[in-house]
Amino acid sequence: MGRQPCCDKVGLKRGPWTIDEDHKLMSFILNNGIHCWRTVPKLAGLLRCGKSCRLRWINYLRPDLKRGHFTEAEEDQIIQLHSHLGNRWSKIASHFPGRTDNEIKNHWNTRIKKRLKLLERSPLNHMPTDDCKDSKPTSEQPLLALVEGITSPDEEKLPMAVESEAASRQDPPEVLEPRKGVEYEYEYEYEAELSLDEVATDLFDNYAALCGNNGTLLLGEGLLLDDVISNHANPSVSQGCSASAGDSNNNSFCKSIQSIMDDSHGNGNPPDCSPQEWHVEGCVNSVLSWDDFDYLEPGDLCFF
DNA sequence: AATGTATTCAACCGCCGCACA
DNA sequence: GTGTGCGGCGGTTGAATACAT
Repeated sequence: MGRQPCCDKVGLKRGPWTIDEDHKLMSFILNNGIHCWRTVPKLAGLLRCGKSCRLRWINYLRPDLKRGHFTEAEEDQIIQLHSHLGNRWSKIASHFPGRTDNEIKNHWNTRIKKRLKLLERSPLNHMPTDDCKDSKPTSEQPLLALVEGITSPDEEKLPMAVESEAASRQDPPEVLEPRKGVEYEYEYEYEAELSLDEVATDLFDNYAALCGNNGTLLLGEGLLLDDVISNHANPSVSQGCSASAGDSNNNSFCKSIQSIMDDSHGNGNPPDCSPQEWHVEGCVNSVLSWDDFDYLEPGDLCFF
């Protein structure tokens, strides 16, 4: 025998929630907490199934929800994470406190897909639509992966070349101007008219702007790309992380994921410092969570 | 003002992995 | 070991709204 059924759907209300229902559900959960969704509607006096109550709470009533439009920075981060995680909306949402997977999924389907289309990138794999014919991966990096060094699990990691090239760029990039006489609501609308190289350059510069400095990208707490590049030639220089990775190798510039795991606890667990303090090779201005370790290979390198 | 079309997003559906009996 | 329910997830729908003609 299994458990009792969650609910027989006969006589249960469906469709949009009323204010009264919202009030009942919210006050019940705030007073009693959530123990079993199956019992929530009964105890709260609602003619809804537990699943519906759960959805309403998670997507709409939760007090810690962040309402309002997505910023361009948030959109960029969603695109970046999507290139990394695919349609795993709950994983993506976990990077945005207060945002729900449903909200991000909706935003992706209604807005970001169009944005990628304008950039002539496939929403499925972020590849140029001409090359990928909508789904087939090629050896070319996704656009944002190209800029930031993030790759999907099955793809090759980018070498240091991306960062080195950016760091060694002497002249500031030419400012990209919209065409005269054309009205653009968003910056990426005119970006879509540019070549891919120009778009990549522009996005790269946007990230620099986000970091609040002039073309030098931050790589974590107090760690500048220029420093990283120069220190790469001098591995003895200590970096900006307070990682408790353990031994005297703490001062080295980069280590393999495997050695980090070994050094930290010897049990394969992530080290004791916060995820923000760790950066995968080739990853520019990206915060990793421990979930991202799933996608790392023992040979991959970490800055710290 | 009326009608048609496009867009948004809350809510539902169905599947899956896990836990329970 | 097996069947069943629960919670969670991603895909999809359709009502409400905005915009265009």
